[in-house]
This record gives sequence, structure tokens and C-alpha cells, in this order.
Amino acid sequence: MTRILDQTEVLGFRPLYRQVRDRLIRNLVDGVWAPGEALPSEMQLAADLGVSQGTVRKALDAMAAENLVVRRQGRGTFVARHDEERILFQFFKLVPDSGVPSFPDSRVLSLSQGRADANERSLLALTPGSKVIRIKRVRSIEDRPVIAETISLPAALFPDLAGMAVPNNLYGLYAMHYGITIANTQEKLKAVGASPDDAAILGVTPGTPVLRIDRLALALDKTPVERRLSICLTQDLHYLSDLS
Amino acid sequence: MTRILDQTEVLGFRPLYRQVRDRLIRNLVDGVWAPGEALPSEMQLAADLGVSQGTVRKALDAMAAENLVVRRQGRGTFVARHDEERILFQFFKLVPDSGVPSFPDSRVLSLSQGRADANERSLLALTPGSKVIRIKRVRSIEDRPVIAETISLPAALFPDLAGMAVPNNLYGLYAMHYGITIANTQEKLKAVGASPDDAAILGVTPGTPVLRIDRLALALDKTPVERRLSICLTQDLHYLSDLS
DNA sequence: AAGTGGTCTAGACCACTGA
DNA sequence: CAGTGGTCTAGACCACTTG
Repeated sequence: MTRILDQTEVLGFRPLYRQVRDRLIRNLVDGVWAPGEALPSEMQLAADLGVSQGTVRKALDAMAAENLVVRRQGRGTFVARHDEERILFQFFKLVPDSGVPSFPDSRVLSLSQGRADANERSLLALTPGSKVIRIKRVRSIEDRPVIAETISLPAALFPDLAGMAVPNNLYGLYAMHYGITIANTQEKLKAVGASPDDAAILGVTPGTPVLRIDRLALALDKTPVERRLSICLTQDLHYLSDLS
Repeated sequence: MTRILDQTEVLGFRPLYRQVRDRLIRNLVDGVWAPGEALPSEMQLAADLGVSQGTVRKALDAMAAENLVVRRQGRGTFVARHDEERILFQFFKLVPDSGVPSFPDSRVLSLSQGRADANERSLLALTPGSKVIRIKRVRSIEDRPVIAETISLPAALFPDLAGMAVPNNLYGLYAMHYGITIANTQEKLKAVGASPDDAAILGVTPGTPVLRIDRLALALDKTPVERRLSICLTQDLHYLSDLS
């Protein structure tokens, strides 16, 4: 592998370690290294790319900060896996008022396919007429239904999904069967009254105050991949947000 | 200033750059450098502390990642200031559904002092009988009241606060007059129905779904400093949470 | 031009893991 | 024990700001 060149001319300046990082992320997107697999060692990568070990280190440290890889002293650098523990820690912010966070069970209510509506088109960057897969499910903690969830996926990205068993941990499915890694999510929260439908699903009266979480999930290359609308009962739960 | 010694013996290993970081944070807590002021240059600090420039750099980079200092190429490293722009970006997550975030105006409804209740004692780590200052205020965006807020402060940390004008930006006041820098906050969100009191303040009917944000703010040294209970109307606003 | 932080390199040594 | 990532150092050069 030959050395990457600086391109100081136009775009202002892109540091070498940035180029190394982008190149390694490209490899992740392309599935060169599978989730859970070890990357080559720093020395190896440095030799391959024609840069110093320190530069590779800086790129890998940045990727570790983005939760794309996990580094373990004495063992190596590994592609981050989308197992439940990681999802729980990274993306699932609803925790019981007293007690430890736990991954909720889920039961699928319906799975259908149709034309994307205006909202889905805008969020998922789809063209008019594009199809989306919609999954509606209810999630329970300690056997009590607490989340009614509607998930919209671009059908083009997920062929044959309709014929598969829908697992509890969807992000694991995206990674495993479609090679799509969710890297970022953006969530917009509001308090609203429960609609009759959602109220029925959750076993409360319509109009009950519920937390409405509108999540958009992006892949490694910033492509929008999933829109998820969650209606949450927060009687015994809260959404935990740490800022610093 | 003499070199800091490793203390590998007991606690397992504390890297040099960590010790440098802790030492610099100690200086921030002690007010050696005021907010907005420039720290000594990397070379200067390295000479003072008897370590290499690279080690100082790593410590400062870590502090920049924690938003404690701001580094500007060609100018220097500055103690982070608690001006409105920074607060807006760092701690204020409520944004209009369409449009740019803006800092809300606020009007104080009451300011009183009393014994901390059980909840305040537990959150603020106070002993029974400790006094707290309570501020109740309403905050408006574009002249519409959208947040009813109750703030509890340990009276011991904020002498004479009752006699001061309460500014819109409280964290600026804490920093300026009391030398207390808010470094982290933890927020717990729930959807609830508005109480009669809050409903009256916000101009809605009791029971209207509102977002309840229970915030605990910590100082640089992890001391709990402020508890803030915000009741928010989210008809035209949402709470924005970016995860990665 | 001088001074700052930012990048990149090279090399030594340390801490941790697993065979 | 060899191999990995983690720390620390020293030095060269680059990009940016200010005078």
C-alpha cells in the first residue's frame, strides 16, 4: 500500500492522521474487517500505509473515541460489535427510576411495506415513490409494556427483511446481515398525550402524558438508515442524559 | 516547580499526563487562572512541571475534550468561559422545532431560603438541617412562557446570593462571583401532566403533557452544586440529544 | 518575525495479555 | 516469552495569529 498524499491545495489542509482515519473507516464500511475482528497492529498498519506508528495511533485513538473500535492493551484493536451491552450503553438511554438499565424485550405487532410519506422521505433522504419497511412493536421491561415503537427503513437498503425473524436487537441485525453499522443517532424528545392506538398498546388511557422520542440513526458514512418513533411510558422510567 | 512523582505502588498506575491534568484542574478550581485568561504556553508549563511538551499537550488536549479549556492555534490555551454561547451549546438542549436555538429570557417569581428536603439533601449531598436557596422562575422564548424552573442551591456555597440581582445566565454568576465552575450535568427526563401551579405559570390547563427535566449540576471537583427542576412546554420545542 | 498550538516522526521503555 | 497497546521524550517542521 502506498503512501497517502496531502492535498493542501484546495480544501485547506487535511492532516495525515485524518486521512488514515478516513481510510480505515472506509475499510470498515466495506467490511474488510468484520465486527469483533482484530485490526492489524499499529506497526503493521504504519508499515502498510507508509506513515509512522504515532500517526496510526492518533487515527485509532480518534476512532476509539467515536466508539468505532475498541482498543485493549496487550491484545489489540477490534472492530466494535453491536452486541446488546454496547447498544444498551451507547444508544439506549431509558433507565428504571431505581435500578440498573436493562434491555427491554420486544414483540412485533406488524411489519409492512409502503411508499415513504413526506416525513420519512425528508428524514431518510429518499426520492418520491421510494418504499419503506415499517415495523411496529411493543417493548416491555419486567413484563410491563412501556414503549410503543414504529420503525421505518428504506426498503432498498434492507432486501428480504420482511422474510426474516425480527430480533430484539435490530442494530445487530443491520450489522450482521446487511453490513450496515449504526454510528450515530440524533433524538428529538417531546412530551405529548398518548394517541388512542398507543394508549391501547401500552394499556393506559388516551391522553396520558408520554415521552415521544423521534430518532434518526446514521451509518458510518453518514447515510440515514433508520427512523424510529418511540412512545414511552415514563411512570417508572426516565431518559438519562449526561452532559459535559 | 518540581517534578511530580509517579505513585505506581498502591493505586495501580497514574500516567504522568493524568497527574499534570489533575494539577492543572486544581489550579482552575483554586482560581489561579481566571475564566477567559490564557494559560502559560505548553513549553512554559513543561518547563515549570519538569515534563516534556508532549505530556503537557496530552493533558491539555484531554482538558479541551472536557470543555474545560479552549485551544486556539497561534494564540494560546484559554480557560473556558461560561458565556451564553457556550452554555447554549453545552448545556441547553431545548431547541425550537424549526429554527436556531436561542437563549430564553427569564423572570424570577420568587427567591427564598429554607431547610433542604430529603430529595435535595440526597442530591446535593447535604447534612440534615442544611439550608438551601430556592429560586423559582419562568423562562420565555419569543415572549411565550415555555419553562417553569425551580432551582435549589446549597446556601453555604452561595453567601449573600439573596441580595443579588439574579441574572439570566446563572452559571456565569456562579463562576464570576463564587469561583464555581459547572463542569458536568446529569439530566433525567420524564413526561408528566402539568401541576396546577406550573400550568398557571405556563398558561395551559393542568394535566397538559409537559417535559420534566431534573438536572443535577456538578463543579470541577465533582461537588454537586445545583439542582434544577424544569417543567417544559414542548408544543413547539424539543429536547435534542445526539448520541455517538 | 516571533510565538503559539498542530502535526509528524523516531525511539525507548512500561503495562498487559496469552501462549 | 513475544507481541500488543500505552506512555514519555526529543526534535523538526507546519499553520495560524499578532505585532
